[in-house]
Amino acid sequence: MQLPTNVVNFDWGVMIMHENFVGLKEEKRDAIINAALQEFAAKGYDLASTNEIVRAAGISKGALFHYFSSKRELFFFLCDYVYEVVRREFYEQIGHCQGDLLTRYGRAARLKGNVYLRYPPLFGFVKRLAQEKSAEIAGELAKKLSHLTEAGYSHLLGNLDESLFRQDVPAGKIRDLIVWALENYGYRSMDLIQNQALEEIDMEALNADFDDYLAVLRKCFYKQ
Amino acid sequence: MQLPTNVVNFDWGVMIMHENFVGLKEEKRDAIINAALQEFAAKGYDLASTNEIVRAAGISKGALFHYFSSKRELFFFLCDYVYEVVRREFYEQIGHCQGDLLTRYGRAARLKGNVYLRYPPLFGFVKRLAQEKSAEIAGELAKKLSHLTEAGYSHLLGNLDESLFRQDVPAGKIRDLIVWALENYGYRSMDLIQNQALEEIDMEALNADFDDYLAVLRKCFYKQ
DNA sequence: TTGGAAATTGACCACATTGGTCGGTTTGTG
DNA sequence: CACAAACCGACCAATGTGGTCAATTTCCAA
Repeated sequence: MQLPTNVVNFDWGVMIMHENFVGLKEEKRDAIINAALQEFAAKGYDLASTNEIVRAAGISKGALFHYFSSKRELFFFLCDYVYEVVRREFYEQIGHCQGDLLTRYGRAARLKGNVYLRYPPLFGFVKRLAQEKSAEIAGELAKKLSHLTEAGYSHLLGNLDESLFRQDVPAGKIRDLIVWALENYGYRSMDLIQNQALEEIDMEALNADFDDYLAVLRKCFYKQ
Repeated sequence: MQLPTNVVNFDWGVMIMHENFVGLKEEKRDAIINAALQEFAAKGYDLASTNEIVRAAGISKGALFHYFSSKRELFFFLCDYVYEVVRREFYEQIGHCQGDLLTRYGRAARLKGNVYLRYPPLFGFVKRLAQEKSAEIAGELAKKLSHLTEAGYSHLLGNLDESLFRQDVPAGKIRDLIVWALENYGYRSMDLIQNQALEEIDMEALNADFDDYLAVLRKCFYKQ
């Protein structure tokens, strides 16, 4: 499987500071971003180690603190970066769908696959953000987090056409059950592929399998 | 909400060693067990701190290492203990149900509530076990873990009566979707109540809400 | 009341890791 | 060649680690 070439051609204008970092070659930047995402996702803010990040990224300690003035600044840079990636490559395009829940999920899965190929630890990082309890960053994180979750809910669940749902059970409960099942499906897919090399991931097969489940959900939860 | 009095009247005969620990008063034992479960669940084996465990349990460092000879031994004791609790108070009684999937889940939810009241961090600990990656304990953990998951699958999903499922979609996919949705429901419920004091948890309301979702699943996934 | 054993304490150990610094070296470029 | 920016990694004080142990408290039988 080849890397998507059109994903995340990033507009650095929105990101203030980090001048030293933005000039880096894309390859090196991504290595650092992924190493940091991975470490924060695995251990949370407090226990994440900058030593481990530089080791995994293949750079020196001095370089990291040349790009970012502190662990804290690196962390919040990642939050902003992730938000931009998700917003531009994900939510924005789902929003244009404006369809029913399952149609949106089908489209979302494709986009998610593309983002995953470039930033494998990104969704794990986002998942962990929601559970982050570090007191050191609690205040500022709460603001960033509300951004992310608001965007997520409004684009995935906002302005939803629920008229296609079967009418003999509450639409809200159908929506909940679908979201819960598919969220879990997503986590399990990530677990399955996280030990594979990117090239040997058969994204088409994954998407086809996902579509099968979508079809079942459509048959059972939608009007016939 | 009062604590259940009949839950986990533990048969210590199956647990070898830890002589100093089994003689403790139940209250103190539970405090240590819960503090340790909580810490391992939150940070995983490697990063879990014995200092934090003794602090949360309200005992001295020396006491902990008087009961358990090492962090490792404490961890594996917890694995065995949790396995016994889950097996006796949970799987064994679900097994007696021998019904369809949703009926089993309904019964399981009640039992789960009882165990949660006595050992709030227990399910979080089990969830974390499945993701534990510490090399220090990998070998022995793998064995214990297969015990747990085998028991879980055989009692929750083994010998399942799938004849009640609707026949126009594959039974396996229905089973998957139900399990995924309800597993996610369980995690969300735990998140919701983890900040509440035990006394102010309205277990009946939680169960009633859960039953509502079970009813929706039955209507949509079962024969009518 | 007393004596000895068991339970419990917390200061302490050697060692590892932490986020971050800084003097020096390499690299890219005009 | 020169100069600046990029980069390195040994180093720092501070904190935390799993685990120990001499001293103290608690307990109960005699």
